[in-house]
Amino acid sequence: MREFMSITKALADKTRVRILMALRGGELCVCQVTELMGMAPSTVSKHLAILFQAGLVRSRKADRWVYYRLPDKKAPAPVRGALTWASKAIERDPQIITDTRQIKKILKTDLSEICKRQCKK
Amino acid sequence: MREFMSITKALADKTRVRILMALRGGELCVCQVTELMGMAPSTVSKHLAILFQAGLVRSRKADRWVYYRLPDKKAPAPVRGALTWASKAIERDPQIITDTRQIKKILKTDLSEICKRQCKK
DNA sequence: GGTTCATTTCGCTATATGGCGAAATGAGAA
DNA sequence: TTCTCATTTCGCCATATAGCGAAATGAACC
Repeated sequence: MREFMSITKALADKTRVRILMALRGGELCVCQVTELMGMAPSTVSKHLAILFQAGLVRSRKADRWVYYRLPDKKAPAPVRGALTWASKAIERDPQIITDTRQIKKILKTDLSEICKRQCKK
Repeated sequence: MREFMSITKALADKTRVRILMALRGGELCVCQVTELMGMAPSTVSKHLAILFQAGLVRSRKADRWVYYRLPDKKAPAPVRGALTWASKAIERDPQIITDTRQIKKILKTDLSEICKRQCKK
């Protein structure tokens, strides 16, 4: 029950849902997510921590950046179920579509340039 | 997105999840849910209203009681998806199992007797 | 029409949560 | 080792939410 509630609480915030959907396109580092959300890095980091604790994302450190990604097929059934359900339910949402397009732009931009812009905040 | 978030927010509370699971056994009136949860009728009513607004339950009025039940197959896909996901994820939870057993006892008890006990609060 | 009573709404308090900026962290670069 | 800098943690504020009891609602019964 505790684990299940950590998932539902993690999903009960618009920003976190947007982050999960953005990660469908592949892993992103914190400053890339920050750029997409238009929020302070500390806020984004907190949201990612909540998603992580719920098991909805995984992370890896490379160079100076921390990358977050969706879990693989081996993730617990409740986690996989949540992600597939959420994805089907809102993949056609205007906000999600806009985010997806925006992510493509961000991925074309040099990473250190994005971090320079975001991490000063 | 708005509808989806109303579902996730509705699921982000332990009491509401327990109510949904309890309704898998069939419709229940407010005072029966109140008896199960051990909460004030006003609190239970509020939770049911939140579930209702999210489309996760339906209601019908009969005699002096209001019955709540899970929606049928015609419900929107996000709603059905949420219910099946949640059910599979926590149906084996000790709390849910206990609730299910308790509901059977409650259903054997005379309804007006339960209401007399609960609605005085 | 008035009464009864299950349910809902209202007003309130306590707690939880999202947001930011500043400071701390800690791994890689120099 | 010392410096740099992406990320995280901390402290704070504003808002949201769960809980209760009291009052309002409104349909059924007399």
